[in-house]
Formats: sequence, C-alpha cells, structure tokens
Amino acid sequence: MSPRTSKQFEEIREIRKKQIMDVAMYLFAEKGYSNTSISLIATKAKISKGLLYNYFTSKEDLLIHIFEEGIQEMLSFFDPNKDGVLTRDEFIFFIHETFNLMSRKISFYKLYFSLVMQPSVWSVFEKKFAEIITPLIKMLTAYYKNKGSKNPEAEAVLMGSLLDGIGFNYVFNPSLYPIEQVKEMVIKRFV
Amino acid sequence: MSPRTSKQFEEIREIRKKQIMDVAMYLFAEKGYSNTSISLIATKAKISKGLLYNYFTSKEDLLIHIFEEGIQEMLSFFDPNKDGVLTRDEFIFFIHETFNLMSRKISFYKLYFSLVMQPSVWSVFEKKFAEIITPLIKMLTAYYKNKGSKNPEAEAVLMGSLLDGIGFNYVFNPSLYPIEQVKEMVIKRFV
Amino acid sequence: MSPRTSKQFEEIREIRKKQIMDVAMYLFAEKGYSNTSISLIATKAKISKGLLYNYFTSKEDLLIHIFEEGIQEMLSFFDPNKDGVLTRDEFIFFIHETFNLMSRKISFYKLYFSLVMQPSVWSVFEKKFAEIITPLIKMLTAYYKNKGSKNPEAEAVLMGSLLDGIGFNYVFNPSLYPIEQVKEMVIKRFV
Amino acid sequence: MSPRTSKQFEEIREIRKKQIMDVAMYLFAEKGYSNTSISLIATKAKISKGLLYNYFTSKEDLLIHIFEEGIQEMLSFFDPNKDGVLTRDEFIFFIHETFNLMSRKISFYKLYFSLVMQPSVWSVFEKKFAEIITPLIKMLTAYYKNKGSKNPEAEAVLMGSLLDGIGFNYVFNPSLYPIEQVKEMVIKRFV
DNA sequence: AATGAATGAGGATTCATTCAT
DNA sequence: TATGAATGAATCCTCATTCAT
Repeated sequence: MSPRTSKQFEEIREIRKKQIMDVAMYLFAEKGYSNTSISLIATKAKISKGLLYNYFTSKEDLLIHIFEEGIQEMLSFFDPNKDGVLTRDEFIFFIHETFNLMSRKISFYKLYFSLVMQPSVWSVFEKKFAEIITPLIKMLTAYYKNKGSKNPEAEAVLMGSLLDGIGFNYVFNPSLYPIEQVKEMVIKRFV
Repeated sequence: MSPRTSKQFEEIREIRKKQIMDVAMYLFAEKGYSNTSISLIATKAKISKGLLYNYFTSKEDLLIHIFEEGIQEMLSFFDPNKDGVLTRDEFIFFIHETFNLMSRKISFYKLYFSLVMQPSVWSVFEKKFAEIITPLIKMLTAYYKNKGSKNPEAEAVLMGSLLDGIGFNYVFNPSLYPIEQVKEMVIKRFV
Repeated sequence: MSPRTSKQFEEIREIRKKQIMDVAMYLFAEKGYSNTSISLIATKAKISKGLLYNYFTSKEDLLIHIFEEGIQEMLSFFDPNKDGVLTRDEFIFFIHETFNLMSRKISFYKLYFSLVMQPSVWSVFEKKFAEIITPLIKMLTAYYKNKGSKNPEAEAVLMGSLLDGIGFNYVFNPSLYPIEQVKEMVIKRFV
Repeated sequence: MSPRTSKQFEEIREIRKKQIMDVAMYLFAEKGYSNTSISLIATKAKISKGLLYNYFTSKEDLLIHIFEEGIQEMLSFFDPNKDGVLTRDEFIFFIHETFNLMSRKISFYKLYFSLVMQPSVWSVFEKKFAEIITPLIKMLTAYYKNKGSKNPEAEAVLMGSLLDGIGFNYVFNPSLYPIEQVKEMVIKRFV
C-alpha cells in the first residue's frame, strides 16, 4: 500500500488537534487548569497520553493554543480596524455579538474568568489580551464623549465591567440567568 | 510562673489560626489554590507543616475556614435581617460598604473570583453563598419595584452583575482602576 | 527506465545504512547513547523513524553495528595474523597508525570510552574486544621480552594503558592536546 | 514525648544523605548515570522516592554532590598550595597516593570516566576539575624542567595521560590488572 | 504543643517501538 | 520502500498527609 501523502497527514493532525483542544477546553473550564490532568484529557479524547505530546509540547502549550484560538474568534467580531468610530447601531450590534459569543462559547468564558486571577498563568496572555481590550475601551470612551457624557472614561470602564460581570454570572449558571432581559436593559440604559 | 489557663491556650490557638489563615488566603489569592503547597504556607507562617495540621484537618478544611470567615465579614455588613426593606440611604450605604470591603479585602475577592468557576471546589460553598445572595437580590428587586421599574428582577440581577464585574476588574488591577469615579456613577445611575 | 536490479537495491541499502550509522555515531559520541533519541537520529539523517527500523531492529542493534564497524576498522590495522612477531619498525608503524586512527575517528573513540564503563552495555562487546586486545598485548609482551625487559608483561600493560590514556585525553579536547609531541615521546621512550 | 532537637534532626539528615550518596555513587558507576533511575536508588537505599527529594533537589543535584565530595577527597591529597614545588620524594608520595585512591574509590573513578565523555553532564564539573588539574600539570612541568627534560610540557601531559590510562584500565577490571608492578614501573621510568 | 522526616499516590513528560496507509 | 501517527511503559518530580519523637 502506498504511504499517506503529506496532505493526508495534515488532515489527520488538524482533526486530532481540534479534538484534543475541545476536550481540554471543556475540562479546563469545568475543573480548572491545575485540576485537569493530561491523563484525563487523553482518556476523554480517546487517545494516549503520549499522542497529546505529539501535538502540543506541554500542558501550558495546550492552554495557550486554546486561548489564542478563543481570542482570535473574539477579535474577528470586535476588530475595530475600520474607522475606529462607533455609531449607535454599531454599538448595539457589538452588544448583541458579545452576548451571542457568551452563550456559544461558555467554556471559553469560564476558562477566561478562571485564568485571569492566576498571575502565573495569566502573565502569558496578558499582553495579547490588552491588545484587544485597550482599543475597545478607547472606542467606548469616544462614543460616550460624543454623546455628551461628563465622564466618558469612567463610563467606558463601567460598561466594560458590566459586560464582564454579566458574563461572569451568566456562564456560572446559564439556565437561571435572565440573559435576554438583561441584554435589553443594557441596551436601553447604556447605549 | 503559673501554668497557662485553658483560656490562655485558647487565645494562643486563635491567634495562630488567624495567622495561618491570613498567610494562606494571601497565597491562595496570588498563586491559586492548587499551586499553593502546604509546605509554603507553613514556611511563610513560620510554623511547621505538622503544626498546621493541628489547626486544620486538611488543605481543603483550611480553604473552607478562610472562605467562611470572609463570608461572615460580608454578612455582618449586608445582613438584612431588620425589616427587609431597603431605603435609598440604606442602598447608598450598602454600595459604599461594598466598595470599601473590596479594597480592604482584595485577597479574599481574588480568591472568590478564582474559585467560583471551579464546580468541584465551589460546590462546597455554594449553599452558604446562596444564603447571602438570595435575600440581597430580593431586597434589590423590592427596591426597584418600589421605584417603579418595569422589570425589577432584571434590574436587580443587572446590579448584582455590575458589582461583580467591578470587583473583578478592580482586584485584578487595583492601582489602575478608577474606583471612586465608578462608584459615583453607579450611585447616580442605579440608585 | 529499466527497473533497478536487486544489486542496485542492495547498494542503496548500504549507503543509507552507512548514512544512519554516521549520524548515530556522532550523536552517541556527543550526547551519550541514552541521551540520544531515535527521533533525533532519524531527523538528522533525514529519514523517518519508521525507515530506521527497516535497517536496524532496535536502538541497541544500531549501536552494535556502529561498534562492530569501528572494531573492524581497528582490526584491519592491527591485525597481527602474520607471524606474530613485532619488529621495531612494525612497532613504530603501529603507533603511528594508532594515533592516526584516533584523530580520524574521534567520535568512535569517544563512544568507546563512554561505553566501556557501563557493564550492561559493554558486556555485549566485551568478547569481541578481547579478541583484538589479547593478541596485541601478547605481541607487545614478546617485543619487550625480546628487548631484554625484566618485566615484559607489566611493560606491555603499561603501554596499553598509556595509549588508552592518551586517547582519552586527546578525544576529550583534541585542539589543545599536544598530540604530535606526545607521539614522538612515546616512540622515544617506549619502543 | 518531647520533640527532637535540631541537632538530632541534623544527625538523621547526615546519615541519610550519606546512605543515599553511597548507593547512588555505586549505581551511577555500575550502570551509568542515565540508566540509573531515582526509583532504583530509593529502593536500594531502602527509602521512598519522595524522601530522596528531601535531601537532593534533583537527580543532577545528587550527582553533583557525589562528585564534589569525591573531588574534595582528591584535593585533600593533591592540594599543592605549599610551595608549588615538587621534590622527588613528594612526587613518589603523590604517585603512591594516586594509586591508593584509585583502589579505594573505584566507584568514583568509574563515575569520573563515564561522565567526562558526556558534554551535557560534564560541563557542570569542567571548571571545578580544571582547578585541580591545571596546577598539577604545572607542577609536573616544573619538575621535568628542573630535571633537564627537553620538552617538559609534553612530558607532564604524557604523565597525566598515563595515570588516566592506568586508572581507566584498572577500574575496568581491578582483579586482573597488575597494579603493583605497573606502579613500580611508573616510578622507575617517570620520576 | 511542635518538629520535620518519611511516605506514596499522582502528575507531566519522554521515547523506543509498532503499524496503518 | 517510506511515513509519521499512535501507544504505553518508564522516568523525574511534587505534595498532602502521617507519625515518631
């Protein structure tokens, strides 16, 4: 039989990588990074421990890949490299997208909330994250300034905190959180 | 010298216990629960590992004691077992106290945020925590209802989320967060 | 194009085998046998791990082949199966050859010195090696006896040790070792 | 019962440390550093794996301690920080001591020979070792110069190589090596 | 009350070897 | 012939917990 082509190998790698990352993200989110063993990830992903290291050089490397993928997805929504100006409609759209992402990516959000508080781990992501958040806050600040707010910086920070807080409470117990009503209220009160 | 009375012994015990808990809370908050070893806690608290087990039956037991103490302190502020009605002044006082607590108990808040997301750990505290939060949300709901809000439940939840979000962002980077301005804005907009 | 003959295949196999052995010998010598992974050998030899096992049945088998080849080369120089008598000129020639071999086969000598001390590994080669060394020592003994030495056995052993010691120090740091002067001195003092 | 005094603890530590180092040196020498597992060392020393790490921070740390202890013992013999001049009697004494050490510390010599050839490990000891060898070679050079040798440097190097070679062959098979006769011959020919 | 030596289960990681293609 | 994905045993190391003194 002829050997596999390198394209075939590439496909296998992509599938496996995705499979491992999905399982790991879920477990990291549910049990915490430290409490999730490589052994468990391998078992749940139905592969051997050794194979995992064929795809990721370490447990931390796996975490980083998961995080970067999650962040890329965020970026694709919030990427403000247009004119840097937020219209009212764009703001509303942005809020809808944020809430959407929250419910579609619960595991990622959980992971995010559980990692931010651990300096040893978070320091790895800090810079990457700042690259997303800083322009966002700036845009919000500009929006509120334009609207005539007396303290647009604080208002932007408040908005950011609110979204974090909602996310935090929502992912903690999605089925009980009145997400739709809260969203409406956010739009009414903060846009 | 007369032998120490049992009361004196009890006092010594309490002091030591507090000393261990303070060190442990700080380390848990800064490094994460899993990443903090009993050995390190004992060293930093200037006692032996063995002695620590004389005061706490296990690492988890130590965590629980820390958490309960933190919660007790919260309760002492928010305890609404008066008439269950929140006046405007009481609400403002409550917000001030919450922000105060945040800045005085940064470690505890960090610990709180890092543990909430881990079901295996959080399940231990969940019930205790619900006992505090539920009446709080109810009081807030009543407050907003009284104020004529169309959707008082959602408004109460939003308020709770906002406070969490502010805490989350504040303890993450206290020196950069515009805590006073945000507090003013919360009072102006939500009371 | 005509299909390759089995002789051509055989030639290709031999070339590849040599190529793998060269890379492996170098790595074994530089990093040690245990610290050199099959993976690394395959990468450096620009073949796949799987293919390596097509040529050698195991890592140890690879080592054995390398060693035997090295020993064969030694044998071809020192092979005393003529008359078993060493003349003065033959002795001098032998010393020159030994020093030549040393500098041309540094990797092999390094490997030799690092393996001799490990019984678990060395036991495999011991017998083979004795087959070379024993007649050599005998010939030297005869030479010194003929020369009128009082203790020709000890002198032969001393000579053997000296050559080992020179090799040991030389391959450890070839550029700093005054190999030529040492060679002259050996000839002057021991022939 | 009263707790152990810190002196008692110190005694326990010293005994255990020695016990572990003895076992480890023997095993490292017989099987090689890489082929000796911490597990085996612990088993042979009749302690748990964990305890070993109470005394040495890593496998390499254990090796370093063994090596340094061995080197200290060497130093105590060869330490030339008197006048730096070697008389004939001192030279003879030095040779006797070297041969003595060889037979009393076979394991250490084996370890030495097996480590020198592995750059990754040896680099750790290189400097320490140079500190011993360099002044030795200098003294020998001075000795031969004084004796009227035409090439005292090469002669000193030759002597160093000879001792290494004798050690190498001797520790490899102590019972068969004619150590006494070789020693006499070395003294007669090289002093 | 107090110490830290001692244990052993569990965790991350490596690597020789196999095998489907 | 040739590839590299896949396995799993073995390795180093950590750490909560126990216990003799």
